[in-house]
Amino acid sequence: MNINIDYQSRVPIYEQVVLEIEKMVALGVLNPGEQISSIRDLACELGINPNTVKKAYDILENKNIIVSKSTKGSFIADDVTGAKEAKVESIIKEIKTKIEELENIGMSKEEIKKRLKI
Amino acid sequence: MNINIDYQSRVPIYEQVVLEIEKMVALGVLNPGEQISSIRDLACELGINPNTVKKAYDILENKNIIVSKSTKGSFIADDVTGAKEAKVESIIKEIKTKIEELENIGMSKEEIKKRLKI
DNA sequence: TCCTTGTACTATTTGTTATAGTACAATTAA
DNA sequence: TTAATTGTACTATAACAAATAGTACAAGGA
Repeated sequence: MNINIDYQSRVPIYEQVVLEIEKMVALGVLNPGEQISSIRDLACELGINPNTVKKAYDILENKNIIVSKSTKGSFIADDVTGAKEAKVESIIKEIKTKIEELENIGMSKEEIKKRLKI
Repeated sequence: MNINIDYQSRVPIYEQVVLEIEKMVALGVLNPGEQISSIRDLACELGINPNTVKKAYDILENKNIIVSKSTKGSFIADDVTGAKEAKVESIIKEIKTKIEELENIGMSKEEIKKRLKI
């Protein structure tokens, strides 16, 4: 399932799994209803413990991004538009916070745009 | 020394101290040559262990942001322009990364600017 | 029947963060 | 001189989250 994990990162593995799957949903790599790797398979693929994947899947299920069906497998939820917009919203908010930081240090909006090349 | 620590944050206390002092230097609240709180004083003020403050100060000294003089105290370095620019650079880089994420999801630069109101 | 699925536990290990405590040498102030 | 303060340098321990290890169960599918 092409998930990239940075084992040196301070971000916990289970959270990286969440973020990667969220990204694939936002990108349209994973689509509503689609079955994703089983907990055991993904754990094997990433070389990590099944419990760690389970933790990530639990979080994704709580966010209504995936649905887990006992004895069947795990699937992307039927409606992920809410999750997509929430992701965009959270990134926008993070950027705004950082722009404010730059302004506090004394950079103008024009300077910032110039440095960002946008 | 008006440092704000979030004890619930996942960011370690010692790192929050580093970030706060870096910010005050960038903002011009703390200026070159100026003496800052002693390790013991700041620890007391924040209600944390002196070893934790010492760790933060060690990192700041490594970054050439402060200078510690045995038996005298700790001071803002004489030249912090490099540190200031490094901070701006790192924030710019973080923003760029997040903008790329939004573009990957399918947002245009115009849409992004609109959402950011810049 | 056998394999796979998600689920649900407990116990243990590991690594980082933070605290506790002590000690030393050098400077400063009383 | 004396007492207090400074950064420095240790060791030991506590606390916590992350991750692993291992086991077991019930249900669906081939």
